[in-house]
Amino acid sequence: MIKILIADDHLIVREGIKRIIDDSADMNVVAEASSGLEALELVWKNKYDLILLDISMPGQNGLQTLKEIKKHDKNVPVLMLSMHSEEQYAMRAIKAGASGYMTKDTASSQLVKAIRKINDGRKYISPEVADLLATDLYHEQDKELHEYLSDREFEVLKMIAKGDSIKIIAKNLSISPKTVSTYRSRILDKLDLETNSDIIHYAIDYKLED
Amino acid sequence: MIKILIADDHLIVREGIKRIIDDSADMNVVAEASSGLEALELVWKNKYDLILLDISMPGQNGLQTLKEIKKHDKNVPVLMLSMHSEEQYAMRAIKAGASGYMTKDTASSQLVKAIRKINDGRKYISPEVADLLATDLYHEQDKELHEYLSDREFEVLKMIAKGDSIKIIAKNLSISPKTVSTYRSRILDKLDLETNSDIIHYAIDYKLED
DNA sequence: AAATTTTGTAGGGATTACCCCACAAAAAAA
DNA sequence: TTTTTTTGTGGGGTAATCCCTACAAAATTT
Repeated sequence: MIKILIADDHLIVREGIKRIIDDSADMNVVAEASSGLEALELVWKNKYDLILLDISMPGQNGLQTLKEIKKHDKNVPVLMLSMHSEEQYAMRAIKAGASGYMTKDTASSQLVKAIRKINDGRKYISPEVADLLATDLYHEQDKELHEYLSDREFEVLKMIAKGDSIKIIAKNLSISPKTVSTYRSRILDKLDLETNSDIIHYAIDYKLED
Repeated sequence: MIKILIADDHLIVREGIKRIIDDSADMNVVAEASSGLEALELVWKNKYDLILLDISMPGQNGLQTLKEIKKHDKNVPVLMLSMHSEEQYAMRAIKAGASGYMTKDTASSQLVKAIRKINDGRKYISPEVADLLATDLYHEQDKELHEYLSDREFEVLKMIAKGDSIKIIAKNLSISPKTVSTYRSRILDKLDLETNSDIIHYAIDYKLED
């Protein structure tokens, strides 16, 4: 019996996934978390065979949570879930040690298959993500500038592009506005830009918005 | 003999147009101005049969200059010239009393024809501009939000969209940053937006950039 | 012609954002 | 495994921006 922890901020999503999983005789959702922190606490206290982690959660986001989890136990398999096929995030998740990455519009049969595969110690890489990985490795030379951004910087980039103020971003990430400013500076630096307007145009050009 | 004043900040452009005009026996360039203010001063002192006015000049822009000229003498015919066929400006120029509007890539024969026609007290409206006028009148009801912006506001909108800071804009328009801020507020208000990012996206969506 | 709204302009004061600097933990390179 | 670079974090001080208010001139409406 594969014991699974689901972490997703939307109750309905959790419910849905739980049903899909519990319908399979060989697996069970034994715990749920509605935030990254909650998930972390659970992982600290208990042991799970597999963790289903939503990549976009408010506050402590999925990627960060993934890293924390891996820091605590680098062997738990983690399957990342996301709303859309955000290529950027898929790559980052895999690099941070996720065992798989799938979008929420995948068929439920795929989900259970992925879980079994991952539970066997293997990775579940969808054709699309496989493609990304291959392309990434092959093109390790000519990367786009924004691929050199750190996860945090990338996050801030998207928020600035969305029009969020430094203050708002700080609040959403629960860090100081000063820190956000620093990230902004680094983004400007790495992307060779000068103004927020440039950032917005960059994001539009490279389709970096959600 | 039609006595013409040319106002354009680019010497070469002035030279070129001057030649085209002077090649026609019935017209002559009798004065040149390299800025809006200079043009104004000339108009105050002397009398011309027709004024060729470039719409985009630094500082005192063409539209503003046009208005000033019309304030001094509402009968001088003014033919506006522009680099691109900026629909927005064409409309505004005509409404401000210009006798015609043409882009700089029009054939020289068209230019002299336009001048003759305008000198006869008529208007020179190219098919494209005619189209704009008609459409504008017909759709007087469902105007786009940005068409309610004042000229100044529209100018500031474009500069913000371009990424210019309040300070830079103020310097370019030779007004106080406070004033620019006011315009910005009014733009936000009229377009029902909230951030500069929104403005940029709006400008992109409605192709308001140069 | 009188009343009202829009436009161009800016000051005051509070709030934000920006830039330079710092520093420890983590990651990468040597 | 040292050494170096990157990353996540934020303080201090200054400069820029924002919001509210104001006001005369111009344009519009009544």
